[in-house]
Amino acid sequence: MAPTQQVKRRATNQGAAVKEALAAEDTFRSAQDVYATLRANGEKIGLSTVYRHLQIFVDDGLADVIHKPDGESTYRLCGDASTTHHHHLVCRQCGKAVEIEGPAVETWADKVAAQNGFTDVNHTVEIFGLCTACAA
Amino acid sequence: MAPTQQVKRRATNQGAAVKEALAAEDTFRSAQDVYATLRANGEKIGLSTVYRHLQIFVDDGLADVIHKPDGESTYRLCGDASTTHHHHLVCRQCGKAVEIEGPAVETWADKVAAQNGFTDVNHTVEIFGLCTACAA
DNA sequence: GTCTTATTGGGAATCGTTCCCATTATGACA
DNA sequence: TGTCATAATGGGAACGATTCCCAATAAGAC
Repeated sequence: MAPTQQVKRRATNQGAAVKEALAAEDTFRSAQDVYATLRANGEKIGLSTVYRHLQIFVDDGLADVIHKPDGESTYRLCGDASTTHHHHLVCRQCGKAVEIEGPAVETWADKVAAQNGFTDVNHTVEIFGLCTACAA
Repeated sequence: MAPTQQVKRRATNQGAAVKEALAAEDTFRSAQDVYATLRANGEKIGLSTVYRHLQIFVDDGLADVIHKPDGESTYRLCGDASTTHHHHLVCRQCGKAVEIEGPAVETWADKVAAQNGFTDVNHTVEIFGLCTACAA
């Protein structure tokens, strides 16, 4: 894993469109979903391109990914540059997500890993539930 | 989600074989992996059947599932009946897993969810790293 | 403008998983 | 121990998400 290295990248309409589509919602959305939305809006873009940009956002640290239990990957733009480590509270119905932080969890995870001799540790913490709107 | 309801189930060689295969290792293994192992051992079993039993174990609370980042589902028998809620510290290389508990995390998750008005909450917490053997 | 080359997109290909359904075999009952 | 209803099996087709391939297109530097 090479250190974050910014590669020369061209600005294209498609790339901007994908970013806009993500920025328009504060929910985790699947590639298929984004693709469908863009097409519905009359955008001229291919599915491959959507996947490509989504992956680029993730690589550049602009977006977070969550793998839903059913295996589908969903994406969401996460705070700009700062890239603070955080987790999500996600509505399993509508996908709406709230960024949350849990310093205690971080230290706990590191401690447990160390106790068991594990190194090069990272972790995933996602909380799923029903948001107020969907619970109604 | 109906309350855990034991359905009448027949005992078959294949079902036992799948359980044995899982029991033989303390690592999370994919359906494909288990299937390959069984076939290699000369077992007469179909891929569908492996998936079927794996899912049954999960439904019955006998096994835990972890969805790897690449989307593949991996299974592991988890402590018998007791079904204590726990998480895993998993080696991303060999799949070896250690069951861990973090009461603090549970309460934290519930609290955060409640603060944001989320209900019917559950969460996933997995810690990935390299076990001592694989780090060498 | 011209030219290099990153980007695009559409369809084929992959891969894990689920579905379908005729065949097989478990377990209950006589 | 034999018979039967039906749960379980398995192999191949079907599926859905994602990746790959590559000729056509367009961004950006000079």
